[in-house]
Amino acid sequence: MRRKRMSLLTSAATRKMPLPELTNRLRRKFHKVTGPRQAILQILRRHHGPLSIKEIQERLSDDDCDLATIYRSMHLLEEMGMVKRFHFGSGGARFELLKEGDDGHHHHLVCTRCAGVVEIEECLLQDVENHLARRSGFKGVTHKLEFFGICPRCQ
Amino acid sequence: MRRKRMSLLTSAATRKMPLPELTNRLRRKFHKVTGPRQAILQILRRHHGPLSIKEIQERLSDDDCDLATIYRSMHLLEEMGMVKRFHFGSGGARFELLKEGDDGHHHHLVCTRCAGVVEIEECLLQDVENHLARRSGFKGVTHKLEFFGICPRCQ
DNA sequence: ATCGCTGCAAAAATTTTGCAGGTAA
DNA sequence: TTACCTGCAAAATTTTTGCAGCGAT
Repeated sequence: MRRKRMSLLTSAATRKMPLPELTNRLRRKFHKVTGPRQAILQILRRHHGPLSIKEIQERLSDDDCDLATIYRSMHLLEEMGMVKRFHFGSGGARFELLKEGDDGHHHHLVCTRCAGVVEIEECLLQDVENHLARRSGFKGVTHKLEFFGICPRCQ
Repeated sequence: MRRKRMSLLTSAATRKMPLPELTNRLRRKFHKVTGPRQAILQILRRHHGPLSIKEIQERLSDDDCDLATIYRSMHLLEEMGMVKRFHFGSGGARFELLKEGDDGHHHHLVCTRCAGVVEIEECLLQDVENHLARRSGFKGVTHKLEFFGICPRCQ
């Protein structure tokens, strides 16, 4: 997963998991497959890149579910390891579906105009983490890295 | 500033600017040097690492100034380029004093237990930015990078 | 003396929680 | 049937704003 040659990842590779695969993950952990949860998973599944709570709400057909339910669902999905929470500077958290077994460690190139996202597959910072840990005495060093810029369409 | 050999920066190198130097920067731009602003600058000046709004408030002697004034001051100082705003995942923004002329581009190694911070002077990602820009067509590519771990004292 | 700054209070924005009723399994 | 889930409303957070009066220059 790490130490790869630089490459950008297309959306198809990580998204478009079938819905039943997702709901089965719920069932396996004895959570219920309800309307709101299916609707939210559909939205995450179909969208490329992390979505904010508001963006999810806007995409739900007129009040498929309550805002509180979205928050509760995102907490559940995060705790189950089905989504990963990101923070792109200011604004609330954003959530992105994770494939089963994926720890979600990857980075984004985010357009500061339209919030469009390109995913970056590889992570080059393993060596840097090790070096930092050695030099600073910290244990369990991890990192968060996001790139920002203006995408071709917005230029 | 960039492309340096890896090194950790001690606090002394970036903080401890004399207070008059800071207030003069306000005066030069025709802002007033008031009690709250001096108190806030003192706190930022004396503390190593970015502080949250709440941490600033706690350090102010019993209601040296109103919470709204802290928010307004941080906006002003940020707009003037005197502080830089950071986001370490969840929780509110954090602010760190900047030397005159410093664009504030640097990273941190943050202890997830005590929130202690080690600054990381160099930035290794210039090449990565260039590569990403070329490959993705994005312009003006920048990045945010923070490291997390458990510091020696908290282990 | 002037205009900017401040405290206070209210509002706005975001996230969490309690509770009674509904629903998946 | 039963435990979990949901909507609704209220509360808790965090940040912003309006306004009248004070204070740095």
